[in-house]
Amino acid sequence: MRLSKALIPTLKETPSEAQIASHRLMLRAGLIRQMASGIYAWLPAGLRVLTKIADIVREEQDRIGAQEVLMPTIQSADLWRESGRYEAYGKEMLRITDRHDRELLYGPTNEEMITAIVRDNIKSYRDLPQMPYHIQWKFRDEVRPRFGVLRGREFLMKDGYSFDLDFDGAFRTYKSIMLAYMRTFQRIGITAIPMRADTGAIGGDLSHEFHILAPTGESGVFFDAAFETGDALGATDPDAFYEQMTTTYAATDEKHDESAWAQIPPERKREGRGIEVGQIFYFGTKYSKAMNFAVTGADGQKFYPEMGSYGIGVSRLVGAIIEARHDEAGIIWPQAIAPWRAAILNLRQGDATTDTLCEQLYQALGADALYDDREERAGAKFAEADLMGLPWQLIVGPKGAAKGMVELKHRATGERFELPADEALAKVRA
RNA sequence: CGGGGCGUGGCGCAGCCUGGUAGCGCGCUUGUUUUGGGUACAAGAGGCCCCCGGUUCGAAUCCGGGCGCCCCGACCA
Repeated sequence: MRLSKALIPTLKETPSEAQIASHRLMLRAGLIRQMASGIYAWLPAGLRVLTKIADIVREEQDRIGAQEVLMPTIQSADLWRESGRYEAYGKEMLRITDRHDRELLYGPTNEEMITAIVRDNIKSYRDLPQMPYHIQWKFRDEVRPRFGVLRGREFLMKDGYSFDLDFDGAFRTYKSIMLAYMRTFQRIGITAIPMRADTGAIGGDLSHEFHILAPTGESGVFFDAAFETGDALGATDPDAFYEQMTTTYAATDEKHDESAWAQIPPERKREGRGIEVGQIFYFGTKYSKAMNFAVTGADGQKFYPEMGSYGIGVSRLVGAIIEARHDEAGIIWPQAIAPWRAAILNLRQGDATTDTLCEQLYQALGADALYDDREERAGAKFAEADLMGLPWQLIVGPKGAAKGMVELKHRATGERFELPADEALAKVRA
């Protein structure tokens, strides 16, 4: 992308509505614009991040055999009357009426809908288990939206649902989801910790929240240092992984157990703050019973499938990652989800030597590069590159360019290398 | 939902108390300058002062109502 042509409206000053770092930086770096309280438009750079996160989420869901579907944002109130939640959900549910006065709602979640779909189409135990998921916009009419995308009303969420024959199957599914989630967060490039959680409004017996560590997180977290070095990508057995995750100490402040904490060797104790970016639930037959979803078993008897649901806040993750990874100058994107891998800074736009070298670099990197080809001062380009936080900056000035040299800056560490152009390219691509 | 605050050019703000027809910084346009960390100078463009109503000779300013947005708390993926 050529910055001179891109819709990436960066801001030198912080709009007054933004208080916390991620919100400020998302606005300043031109990722989003607010359209109404808690409702945001995603601009090209922001959308690229959102898409990259969704892609990783999708790959890890597919890996464990989940199947992607896409359910609508608008749902019928009747569906929710079946489970009894239409009345129970309260004002957070945005209720709307169509021209025929039919009651509709903008879905805050999809348990009812997916249960109806599976119920209407799955009749035999032979067709279980099923694990559909989708990545779709949701709406919860929060009393008080805040923190930008971290607590918006409209948000992008991956929500998955599982239907198993029995508890053992459901528990196995639950464990494989936990592993998939930890793999997902690790691939994104952040440290996430699963914590035992309350089941809240959704109801059920077994639930974990996933918190990523960020100094500005809304809840205090206590955990064993083992989580800092855990390797979900290397784990192969969901049972063993689950065992390890749930026996290593981790708790949010409201669940913190001082006596258990006292057992942890001091050098392994870690305290910090966390932002919840996902939650998983096992809730048994709550919805299958309420919505009369029964299938015929091998013995010819009807039974209710065992269910669970599993969410990842995709749009919230964007904000959460920035909370975890930024400095005074701007965002520091993890490589896997950075909108572009590298920025090319042409320090003297219009100079034949720098123009030529920059064009070569841009051609070589293609879609992975954001080329700052604007007529701007070097200082402005540096400042904006740091703000936007791409992992690498290829800095091309007239002196270096004459010798085929560029300066490669690593955003996360601030390291700079004077390198021949092809070596710099190799490093960026590595 | 309780409490507080704000709404003036694209962004950040002053002006409002003590009514007299709108200003500053940044950004934008043009030119010169500068050329490796948001350069300097000059000349420009750009405003239904959130909306509606009232008071007044006159309202950004005072009064009433409405809308929007933010912050703290309770609540939440």
